[in-house]
Amino acid sequence: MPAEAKVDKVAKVDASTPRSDSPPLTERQEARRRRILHASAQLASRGGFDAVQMREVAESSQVALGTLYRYFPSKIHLLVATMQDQLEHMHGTLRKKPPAGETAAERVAQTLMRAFRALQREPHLADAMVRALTFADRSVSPEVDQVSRQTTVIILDAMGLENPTPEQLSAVRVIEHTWHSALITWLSGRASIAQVKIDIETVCRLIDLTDPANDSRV
Amino acid sequence: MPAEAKVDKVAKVDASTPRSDSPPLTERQEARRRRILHASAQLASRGGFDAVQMREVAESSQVALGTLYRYFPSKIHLLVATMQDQLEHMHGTLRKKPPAGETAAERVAQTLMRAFRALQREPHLADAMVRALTFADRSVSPEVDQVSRQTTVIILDAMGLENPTPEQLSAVRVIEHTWHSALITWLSGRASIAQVKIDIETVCRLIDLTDPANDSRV
DNA sequence: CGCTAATCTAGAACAAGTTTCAGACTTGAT
DNA sequence: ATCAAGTCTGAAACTTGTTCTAGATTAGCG
Repeated sequence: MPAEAKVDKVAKVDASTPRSDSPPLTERQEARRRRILHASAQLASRGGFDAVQMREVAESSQVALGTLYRYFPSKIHLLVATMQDQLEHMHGTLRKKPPAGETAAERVAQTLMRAFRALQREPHLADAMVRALTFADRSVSPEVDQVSRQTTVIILDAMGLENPTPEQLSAVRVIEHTWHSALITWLSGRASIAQVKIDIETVCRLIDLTDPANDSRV
Repeated sequence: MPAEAKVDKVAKVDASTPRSDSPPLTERQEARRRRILHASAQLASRGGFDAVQMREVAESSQVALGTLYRYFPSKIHLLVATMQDQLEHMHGTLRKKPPAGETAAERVAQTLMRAFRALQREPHLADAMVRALTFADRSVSPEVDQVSRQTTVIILDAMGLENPTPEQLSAVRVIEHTWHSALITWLSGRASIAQVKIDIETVCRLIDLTDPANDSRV
């Protein structure tokens, strides 16, 4: 007994973000996908990684378990997709108020701290997403990579660079490493918020170090 | 039908490393613990995180499942303990041939690359240990922290410092973050060995930046 | 030695992620 | 409007981490 049984004429509609390649989704499919992601985020916000139980997600989003698995082949895939989703929001939000620091390093640090504060508002959700991200194995690489690219864009945005040098890209990579790992230590209660702040500010100094403008190499 | 049924007179023997506090272990308990860790590492070496199945570990180490859980309250605890174990070896090995670089940054990078090469020899084992480490939740914090401290010691060793400044400690923290995260990207196939090398070298530049000797701040 | 508490064992039971399957529903094309 | 192919559903089954239990075994002590 299908819970939904109405029209769906045109099909092939694709909402905002064209989910990479793969066959485009029907309106109702897009809606299902959205319901699932919403349920996922909601459950995650409550109890973090463990609270996102596939059966519950399926139920909350009014979808059969098998269908859930057709959309997201594993819990990790689901949570990483949830992260992609949240990252888009975040990027939009961050864009609105560009960071005001003098140097690129300051602006990046400021941006990351802003993102960090957003995560602090939903620590459980952050837990679920970050744990999924670092636990992901090779089968999730494309999706994780996408998240990584998105993060890179955010950081480069904050730096305000058109065409960064390879050195600067390396610095950005290291910043991302630090960002992820620092989040984990915070989430697992091994580092304070203050400590995370220090770590971020510390690593951001690398940016100045690689800025062609002030070439004061060591 | 107990597989072991021999003597164990004296008890209270504690082998090499006094496992923190907690009641000291009997000889046979110490032996069990060792068998378990050995089985864990062995299974991990084969198939990584997934191949370390609690039932298999129990069987391989000739211990009942319940006993395994008494020694290590979860799979994550077990793998983190396995990592502690391996880290000790590693530290011992690294100690023998101190790095030869000119600057502290070079020495640290060299040491980490040496450790990295060791991990490359047992990529599956590395996978199991690193995934466990980053997936660990609050209940494993003490153990994870211990691993972190041990890593810090190794890095400070490589730097050759007696009393590092707070700034230098921050740099070391960031280096550890980068080290862990870079390992993860490598393990999940999202970064090449060369890329990891670059990231490590990049982050190690932070050390020079915080070296009171050459005070060429930006 | 003989006793009591702690530990260990085998095995069942439970929980949550994942897979599978038969049958109903949709879709896209004719 | 109709049909083949692809989707979705509900439910059961399977896997592996974790917990629980009753009954042996072992450790430490008087």
